[in-house]
Amino acid sequence: MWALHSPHNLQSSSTSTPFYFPTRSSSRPPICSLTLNPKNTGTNYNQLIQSLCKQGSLKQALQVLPHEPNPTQHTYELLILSCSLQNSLSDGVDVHRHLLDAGFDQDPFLATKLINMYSELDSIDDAREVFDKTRKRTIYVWNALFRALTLAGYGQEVLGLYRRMNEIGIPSDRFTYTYVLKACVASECLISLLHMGKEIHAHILRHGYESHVHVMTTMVDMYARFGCVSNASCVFDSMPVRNVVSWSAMIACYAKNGSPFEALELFREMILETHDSVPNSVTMVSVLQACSALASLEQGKLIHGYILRRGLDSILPVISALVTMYARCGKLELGQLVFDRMAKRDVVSWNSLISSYGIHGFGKKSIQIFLEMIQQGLSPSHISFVSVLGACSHAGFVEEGKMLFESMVKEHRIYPSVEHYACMVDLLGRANQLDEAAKIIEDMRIEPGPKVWGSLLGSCRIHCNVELAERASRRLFELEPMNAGNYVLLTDIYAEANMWGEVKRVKKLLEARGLQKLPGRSWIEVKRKIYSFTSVEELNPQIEQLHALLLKLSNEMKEQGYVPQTKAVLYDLDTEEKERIVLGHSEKLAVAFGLINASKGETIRITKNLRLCEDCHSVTKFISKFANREILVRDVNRFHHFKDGICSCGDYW
DNA sequence: CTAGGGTTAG
Repeated sequence: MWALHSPHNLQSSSTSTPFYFPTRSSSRPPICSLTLNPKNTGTNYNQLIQSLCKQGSLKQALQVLPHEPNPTQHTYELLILSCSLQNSLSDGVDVHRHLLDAGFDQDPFLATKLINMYSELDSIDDAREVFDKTRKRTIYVWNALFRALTLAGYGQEVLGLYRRMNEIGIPSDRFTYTYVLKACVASECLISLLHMGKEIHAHILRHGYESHVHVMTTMVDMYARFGCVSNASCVFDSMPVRNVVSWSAMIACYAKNGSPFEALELFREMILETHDSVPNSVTMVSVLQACSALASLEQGKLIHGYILRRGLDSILPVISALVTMYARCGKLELGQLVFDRMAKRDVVSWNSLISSYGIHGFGKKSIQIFLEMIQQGLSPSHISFVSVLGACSHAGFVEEGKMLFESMVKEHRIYPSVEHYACMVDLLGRANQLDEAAKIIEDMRIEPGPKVWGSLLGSCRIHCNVELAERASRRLFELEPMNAGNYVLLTDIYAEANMWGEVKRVKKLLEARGLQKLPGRSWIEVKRKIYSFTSVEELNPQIEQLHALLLKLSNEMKEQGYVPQTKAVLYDLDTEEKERIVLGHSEKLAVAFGLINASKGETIRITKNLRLCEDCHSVTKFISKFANREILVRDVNRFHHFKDGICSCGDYW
């Protein structure tokens, strides 16, 4: 068992001042005592205060402040900025009070600065109050509040104020537009604000901002975050002026919304067709994500080469994305190698490695790296926990997962969010402790939300628990009625329980909402080319050959006791028909294609857009032995490494 | 006072 306490935390609690903190007051000469002379009544202290602020000596500046009878606007401005930089809310409140007494309470310039300061010091109520009390609101004051509220996640409030602003007749400027566009996606509420985004889109065009790069790039990003890929690309195409940021935003949009091919294509276009927009590290991170999504090792290596040539290989986010890319393309060792060569690492780089081992099913290694990170003196982030708990889940480490979950609050003062609860529900649910998983949800101190219920429903499918699945899906249909996956999971469960009437009912519900099941698809990369398979398309010229090979293999397997598992078929058909359907699954076609076309001894690498079905799993195990081939399959959740008739997941997935 | 990015769960 691993020790889950953190030596780092013990250390930092024993010393009151962290050693890395610069000791500003003691190392600087006491300027103030030299210059400050209370008897000298005619002195103008404004300049002294200002220079102290610029040096970062806020405390001393505050000591001088009472001696200045007429502080100027500029003096207050620097004091306010200094409070932000020093991260001191109490000093900020002092300065604020002082400025009110000095008669600057209606100064819109200082109001803007104060709002920015409170926003940076996470005191949004104070920011709001400044706004409310300022009668003469310039566009700067409005924008400052919009910015503050957007950063704090109060997008809806911004949009309400924006409406009011329009009613009063205050014209927006380019800054206003970027903030309100961001506000549409910076909202915690469950209802989509896409319609507002579209409305603002219209305002922007009406007011002639269609060639403003910042505004239009924000718009691309807004649509991207709503998953509206075609809207985003329309906006992008319409932009008369583009720069690196615009290109990066569009590439990121494709990479994050299931269009990795388009992302790579746009990257190619960027390199070939533009002169002033040269890809930078941010661009490359998204391009690497696209390679990860495609599981295209060859593409990934080419991009890695480009990164090296462009000298972007020492930038932390790029390296972390590289680690992830290699791991997700099935080359965990290369990911580890990239990590080992890093000169400097941060939490994110460690998280990349933790999750990499997790998706490959190496739970123990993942926990080990997690602990090593802590030992090196880094504090785990909430994502570290999502990653390591996910790793426990894949490996079936229930006890370890529980301990880590408990250590979150106890040792690291990180309060579990929905993501962590979703991991725990998944961990317990998969391990067939469904009641305990349900209990976790009941005991949650925050609103469960779709991720948590989704985890429960997923586990219910694995263990075919109709009752609990009905409970979970009832909530899910309310929370995210347009997510087809939930309906499909429920029909799967009903089908397995032979409740065909119910299967029909849920399918109708799915159709009534205009949704459809995501068709299963598998990809394989052979000699730098990617081939895609579904069970219905017959585009591949070798398709007959593939079906024949699978039939032959299936018969040989049957002789050795294989019984096709047809649970995944959602139609009430006879056994023979079901067997035929299962044998045509896209993954088997891809495996067969690999057997025929990949060079001898080469590992067959397949990527799938869904979870592996049980029959494909057992057939692939058999083939790995029969054909003496290593087969690596990445399904939506994790890797399966088939070798000599066994799978790295230990049949637990 | 403006825009894009790293690690995650089913």
